[in-house]
Amino acid sequence: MYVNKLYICRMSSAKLLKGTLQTIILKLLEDKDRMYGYEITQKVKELSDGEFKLTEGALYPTLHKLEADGLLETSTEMVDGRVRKYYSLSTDGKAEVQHKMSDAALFIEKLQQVLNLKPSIG
Amino acid sequence: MYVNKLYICRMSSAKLLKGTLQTIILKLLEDKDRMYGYEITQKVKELSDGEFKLTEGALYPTLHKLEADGLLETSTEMVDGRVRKYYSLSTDGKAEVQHKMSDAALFIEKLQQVLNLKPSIG
DNA sequence: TTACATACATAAATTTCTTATGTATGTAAA
DNA sequence: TTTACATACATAAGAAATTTATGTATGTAA
Repeated sequence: MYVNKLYICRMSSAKLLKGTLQTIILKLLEDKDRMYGYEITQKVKELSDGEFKLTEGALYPTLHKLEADGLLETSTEMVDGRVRKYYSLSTDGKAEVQHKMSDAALFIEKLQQVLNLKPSIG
Repeated sequence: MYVNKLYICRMSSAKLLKGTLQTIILKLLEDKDRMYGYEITQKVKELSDGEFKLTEGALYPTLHKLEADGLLETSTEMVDGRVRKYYSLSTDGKAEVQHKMSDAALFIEKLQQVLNLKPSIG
């Protein structure tokens, strides 16, 4: 019988991830230049101390959309008998990541204000 | 001719608001105890320096859902010839706001880690 | 040969939001 | 006096982003 091997973990903070996935992907590719899908899921898990777990149903359609929008470029390689699709920022993608990061920084600051979550030592 | 008088402003940071609206509403009601819908829209605008603008299409269905879920209680009043529907936290709502605030704090911290947006002076 | 990890992908359903529409009253300006 | 704007509620169609489920395929360790 078929069994899906990628366990999905439902976490409270993961529910809040909405709207930030494109930004996360673009930012990781700004830092690393060339990554493939599965690698991105592992990197997000690592950087978030296991709090964010990207599901494939969210990741792959988002990668495809970013590519369709001209922000990402791809190249496919065969590594150890498995296919890997590598993604990189296009010129447009490099510009867009700056905008999205500004938006994210502003969003976080204002959300902290609204929720009164500003670090006590400002 | 009918004209909608509540202007909707599309902002970049507002697009990231997804998933945090329930938390914001519950937190404001923890701080103030009794608020009506329009008042909440104005408070969010004020606290976010105009960056977050709640649209009615998001606000009212969310308030109704929180009430249906037993987290909010309501009472209606007539003030200056206009109807106001006041919302307060129920007992369950008071407990839930603690959870949602913990989730939000964790989410913000981990998002800052993933995006490398941690304040430079930690 | 079972379990788990790596690696891609699609699709139905759900949630959450935007956009548009609607009703109604109060007030200030032209 | 009627236009514009603010206050105050509400619903609904559609879009967007996600979850959940399903599927294929290879590699490796128990």
